[in-house]
Amino acid sequence: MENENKTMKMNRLLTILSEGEDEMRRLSSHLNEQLRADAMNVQSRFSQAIAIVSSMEATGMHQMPSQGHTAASGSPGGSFSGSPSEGSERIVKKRKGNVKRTINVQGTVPDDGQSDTALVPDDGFSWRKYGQKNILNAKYPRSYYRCTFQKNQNCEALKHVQRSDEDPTIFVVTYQGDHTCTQHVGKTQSIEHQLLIPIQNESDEHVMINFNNSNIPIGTHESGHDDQSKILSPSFSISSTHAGLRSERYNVFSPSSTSLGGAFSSGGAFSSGFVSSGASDSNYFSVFQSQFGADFGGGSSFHGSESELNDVISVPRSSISAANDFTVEQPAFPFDSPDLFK
DNA sequence: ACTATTTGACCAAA
DNA sequence: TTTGGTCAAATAGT
Repeated sequence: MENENKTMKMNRLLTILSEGEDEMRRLSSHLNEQLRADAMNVQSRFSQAIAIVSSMEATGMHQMPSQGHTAASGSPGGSFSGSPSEGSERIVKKRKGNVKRTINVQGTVPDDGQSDTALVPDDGFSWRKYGQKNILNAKYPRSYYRCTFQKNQNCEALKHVQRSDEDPTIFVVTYQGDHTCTQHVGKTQSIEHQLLIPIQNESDEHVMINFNNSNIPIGTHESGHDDQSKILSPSFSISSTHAGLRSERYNVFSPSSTSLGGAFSSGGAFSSGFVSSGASDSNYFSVFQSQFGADFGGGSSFHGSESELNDVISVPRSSISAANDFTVEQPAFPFDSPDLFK
């Protein structure tokens, strides 16, 4: 129907944008520092566009009930299923569409043994830790965070971070709920939305897809410092989920920036997570498309929200290194006044 | 003073 | 009962 057609257009659009984004990245690796910044800026724009389009897809897919909430400042597309928040007590069975998104991020090398999860690259939001738990069979504890503005703005976003057992440089970050707060009300924002690209799932246990053939141009060896020593393996792995949860798998391409780039959600961002990366684009796109085709085209573009479905997304963002490289100037952003609202 | 983190206790779901 | 998730008092940091 029209829906299908729309999907296809979306898909096409995404492909184009992705190509643009990718091309820009490739280009930027051949430019001098000055121009590269600009190129990456453009690239970031692509990423943002991609994010927006994808979030549209994602939103439509999940059919989130846009239940009015406490006068959420008009956040774009913020269609978070408001939780009843009945009684401020705890309880609150989160039984409704309890969507979880998981991504793997590559933290800055752990060096010493057991450091916290402080090594995890910043995702652009401010979080407050509220708990830590040892998980069965896991070497490292899991840390729980909630949005700093939960109090102020009833923002219900949560996340927890857990270090991977095998590869301690990988952190598995699971997000739950969307931000309804007004963080980053700056210009180039776009964060907020992560791309949800459904991935066919069949088997139950670990699904791990690895793209290692990527000789990503990212690392722009220039100011060549030993910082790079940690760039290693820009792998693209999709993994996840423990038993029990029959979960759908998604790919997430978070356009959000990382620590260094910081506020500069465009500059140093490098569309983290948006792997693609030169050589492997063929891989990337094929996955990309087949996913969409499989899931949306099938007409049953309607899973979700009906019960405790968990969406598990993963994608390592391995591009941190890029930021490392040239992001020297840390732009300070003005929009950092949380007092704007009381 | 304030806010953030740590950490054992508590609770609900499995 | 066990386990994952959250609370909240104590503690640390500003």
